[in-house]
Amino acid sequence: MPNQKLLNETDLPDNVIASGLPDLFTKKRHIVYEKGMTAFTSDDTFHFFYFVVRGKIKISQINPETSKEQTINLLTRGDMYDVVTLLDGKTHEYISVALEESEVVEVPIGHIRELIETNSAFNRFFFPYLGKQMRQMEDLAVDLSLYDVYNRLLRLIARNIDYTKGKSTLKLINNLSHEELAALVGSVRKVVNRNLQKLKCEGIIELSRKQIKLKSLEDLIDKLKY
Amino acid sequence: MPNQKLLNETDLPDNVIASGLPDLFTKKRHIVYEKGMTAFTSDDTFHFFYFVVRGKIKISQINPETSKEQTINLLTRGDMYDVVTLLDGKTHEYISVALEESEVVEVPIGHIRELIETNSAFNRFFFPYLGKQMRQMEDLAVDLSLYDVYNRLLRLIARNIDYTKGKSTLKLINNLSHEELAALVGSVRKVVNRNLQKLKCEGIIELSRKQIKLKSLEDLIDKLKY
DNA sequence: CTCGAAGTGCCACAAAAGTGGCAGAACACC
DNA sequence: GGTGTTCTGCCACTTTTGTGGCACTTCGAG
Repeated sequence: MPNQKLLNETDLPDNVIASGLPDLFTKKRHIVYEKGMTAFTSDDTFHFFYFVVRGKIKISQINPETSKEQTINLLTRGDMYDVVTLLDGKTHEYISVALEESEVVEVPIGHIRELIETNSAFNRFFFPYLGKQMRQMEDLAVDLSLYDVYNRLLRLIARNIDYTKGKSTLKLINNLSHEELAALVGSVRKVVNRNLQKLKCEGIIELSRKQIKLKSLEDLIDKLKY
Repeated sequence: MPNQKLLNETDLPDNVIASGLPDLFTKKRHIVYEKGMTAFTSDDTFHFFYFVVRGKIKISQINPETSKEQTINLLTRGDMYDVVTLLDGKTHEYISVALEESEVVEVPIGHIRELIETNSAFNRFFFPYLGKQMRQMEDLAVDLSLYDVYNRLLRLIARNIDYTKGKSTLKLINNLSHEELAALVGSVRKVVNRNLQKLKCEGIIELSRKQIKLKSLEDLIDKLKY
């Protein structure tokens, strides 16, 4: 059943943070970013590599003409940044904002490059993580190109169902305004709102301030295009 | 000058093929795909890794509802596939078609995984290559979200200017039909045609069957949104 | 408790993208 | 050298997305 695919987001066995990896580093530094503030910058990630321990950090790009924003990454516990600069040593332009109070561990990027060369235990979850990031970016591109906003919202929801605690909760995209949801699916607030209302009328979700509740998983699966 | 950024596509020092890398492998196999034929499949890339030696191979996904197609990768000499499966060992759904007669070297994927663990010379261009791939995918997503078809075409052209032989030639996107260009920029033939006509009227390009000639680099840079 | 900021819901309208259809040009193959 | 296929250009029309504007709600800080 091809529909299911979107729903099986098997994570890394137990992620980087849980593995106690950041403890390996001597030169590490804990940083806390307040809600709404800029987190690390392009300049920071040129010199340092970050492990997200807690919170939610939005990585995005903006079209200065229209000031439309596209979220390219929503970092949370277990995520690392920035793998692109880590890999090719070039700067990477983006904007980062902490959507809630967030905590990261900062490590000189050279240490990580060394680790990749020498520590195969690190690589055993680093490479799959890279793969996951590439898939995520590819999915974003494909979604933007092949699906309309309605379907992109369906897919966003499907990818973020949290099965652990009762099926109606959504991880990660909880507590986001429609503005933020719009940035995630590459549209604008009003259009997102319009389509959320549609989903609500169809009985698939329930809406309240900064909250989406899944009402009918079956209906959602049903609507998902393969 | 931020405009310039799109234009500087510095390649790997001298790419994988030129480095004679494929010669390293004992279990290698040369394969030639005819124009228009399906190249390797998702199943192939689950077991094997491919180095493109010659030709042009389109990797794409299709929305079965609308049968709209999005090219996610256009492989040519020096490219490798599929890095995603290589990294995380999971299957990767896509469609591949040889846009012209193409030649690849096939190697068991395990050999490459070994190489990454042991051969740091390989890694010295493999990692930057990964970075480049991630950037490319991110650029695709951002383009799709933040720019209209007209600007996506401008950017596509800008990214494919071949400076080596006279400034009017375009590498890679040469010899593609408007249908293929549409798949690259995430639109449809008629819309692409409409916008190419506009670019032509503005004196930026010249059009002939399966050929785009850059007429005025200055005007192109001028029109590029930053 | 009050007031301002942030978030939501709706409406009418504008712009961009996509569809269907068709005719003529260029090419490739017999 | 003719013929079928592929590619291109253009038109009118539909659908989807984006814009501007506004009222109402919720939340949180003082």
